[in-house]
Amino acid sequence: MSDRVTIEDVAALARVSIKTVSRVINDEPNVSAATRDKVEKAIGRLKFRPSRAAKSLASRKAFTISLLYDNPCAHYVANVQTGVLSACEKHGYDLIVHPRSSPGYELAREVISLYHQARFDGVILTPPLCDNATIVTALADEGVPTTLIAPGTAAPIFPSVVTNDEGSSFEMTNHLLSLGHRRIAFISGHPAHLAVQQRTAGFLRAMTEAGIAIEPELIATGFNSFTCGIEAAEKLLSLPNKPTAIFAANDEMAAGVLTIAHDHHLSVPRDLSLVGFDDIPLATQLWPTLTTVGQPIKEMASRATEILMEIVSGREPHDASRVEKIAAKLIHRQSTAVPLSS
Amino acid sequence: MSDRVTIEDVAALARVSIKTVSRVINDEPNVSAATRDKVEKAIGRLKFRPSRAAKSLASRKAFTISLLYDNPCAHYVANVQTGVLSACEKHGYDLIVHPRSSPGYELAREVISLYHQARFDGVILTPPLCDNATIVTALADEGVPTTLIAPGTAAPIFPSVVTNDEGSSFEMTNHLLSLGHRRIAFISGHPAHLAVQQRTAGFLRAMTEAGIAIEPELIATGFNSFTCGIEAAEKLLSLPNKPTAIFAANDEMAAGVLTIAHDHHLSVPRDLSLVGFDDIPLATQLWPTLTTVGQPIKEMASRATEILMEIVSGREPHDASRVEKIAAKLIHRQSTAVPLSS
DNA sequence: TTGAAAGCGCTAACAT
DNA sequence: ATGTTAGCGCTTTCAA
Repeated sequence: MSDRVTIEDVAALARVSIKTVSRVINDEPNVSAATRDKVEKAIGRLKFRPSRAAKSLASRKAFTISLLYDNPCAHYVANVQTGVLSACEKHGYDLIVHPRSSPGYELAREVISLYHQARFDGVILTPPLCDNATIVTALADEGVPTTLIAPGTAAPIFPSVVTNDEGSSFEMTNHLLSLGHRRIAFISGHPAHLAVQQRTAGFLRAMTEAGIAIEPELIATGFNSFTCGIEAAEKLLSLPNKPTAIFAANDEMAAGVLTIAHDHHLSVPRDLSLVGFDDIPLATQLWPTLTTVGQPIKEMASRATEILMEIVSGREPHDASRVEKIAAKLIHRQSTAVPLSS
Repeated sequence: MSDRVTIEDVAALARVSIKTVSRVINDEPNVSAATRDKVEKAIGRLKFRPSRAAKSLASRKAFTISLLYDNPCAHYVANVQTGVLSACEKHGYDLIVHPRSSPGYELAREVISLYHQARFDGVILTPPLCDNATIVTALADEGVPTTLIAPGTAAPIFPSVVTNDEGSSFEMTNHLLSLGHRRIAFISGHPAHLAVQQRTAGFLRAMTEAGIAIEPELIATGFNSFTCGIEAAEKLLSLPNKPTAIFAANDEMAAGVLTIAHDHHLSVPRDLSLVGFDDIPLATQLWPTLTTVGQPIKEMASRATEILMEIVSGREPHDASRVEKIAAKLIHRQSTAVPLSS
């Protein structure tokens, strides 16, 4: 690059001090309109762009946040990134990404080392890392500003943004009940994703409140993968008394169920209603398209980012107990209908 | 954070000058083993981590690169990010991500502005942005160090890493021919993805070399999406003289074909062989699993990153004509078999 | 092989 | 409302 235009060049051209230029570029008060105008003209004429490194060094802030994740689902990560970035860009922050699959203690060391190099000001954690005690406590001990997206625990030690997994699962179950289903099977999700576990809780609560006894044979355990959906469906659809509806704790498992339903010559939704959770792109690519719960991932991510920036910029007192909730919503598609027998 | 440990603290403890400490942390020559050892001990004792901002300001490098993309496929992006990051981490670089959907000229302005703030040292471009003339020439004009992943043009103006789309498409077609297929349909991909277009070229060459006349009714045009696969398959499988094999230019379209094949009560691979291209996760989630071409995306991304870092660190003279090729490979799964009629 | 001094380009703290 | 002065914590340059 050609020789850098500095704040001094601008100050000289505008015939003001560098401090005044600094005030203008940072939108600080106490600058007269006339002066501000002069300075802005000079900036435009010289195409001045303040150096990020100099600003960081002087202000002891990186203006960068780290997104730390260990999530195999590309779609989820992409949505989180989009949400985080939209907030970052609004405030002139950069995002650096840290996908990590190292064991907890090592991951913690790595991240904390980067933090002490001042390569970022704070961290955003997504599931399942935000439920990893080793990492979370290590960050807390080192005083690394952190916010959590969708932690499973009700009382996280960092500010968090969650959705109502339990509540929307409850709603979805009620929807199936309202269609007339009584034998509803549930495929639960990965035990390490606490938020996913709450979906099971919502299902059970709805069934209980409807006065329907939970039959253990209708509850299958999955681990979030397509293959788990296949295995669970094989079992559920081979039952002498088959369910009329299956609720999978995520869409990927629901897709597995659909494959097996085809294989058993069951038409969805005529012979079997099927619902998932997450609204991944696959949900609209299946045939029939999948009724599911849409998670506000982008919104959650951008809120978590806003909160983090408030904390690192000192605008807001760090309130560990702060938990914001953003509602998920049911998305009705083709895979649900009234049961044949009813 | 507690008061920062600086290079001066280390120098004082080790009883050397700060320049010597600097030499040690940057692995520079001309430090005696004894001195190096002393310094390293002091660094360890104080847990010194050099400040990235100070280093950047003094050396006029950001030690950060930008990944610029506008690709709707989360899986592709995730693989690219993984590859880029593996190279970044090896060299202590950070990665900032810039997904962008703005029009070309605006995108170019944004990126160049960030570059002039020294927020990164160089850019990596992925398809389809690497084929966007507005952006590519703007970066070239501003002298922004850039490398390209999988550009479609044969003579890109930046160093590039490509795979052999034409060649592996040729190979895959030959594989179908060797199974005995003669009526092979092809669903071409998005015209804006030049690399994808070369897959069509490979198919045509293989057919021609096999002495089989290309029947226009067997060539469908798609735009890479699942829906396009559905539409193309509807047409191809309604033909009076149906193809015995379909080669889709990407896996998503192949998945669409599979849906329609089921719908037409055609068993794959018994009644129809089906192959895709890309090896996306979906390829193993379909039933039957999909024979396809595996793209070395991660490797391409990490090579592109290595080349970029060589350029920005001045280790390597910038050679615009440099094009590295990494081979893709056929992945044989369940969706291919010898044709019934043969 | 080692060190001293002079920046890098900003912001912070304190005048005025 | 505006300016002055000191750094921020490194690397670079040049000297020893």
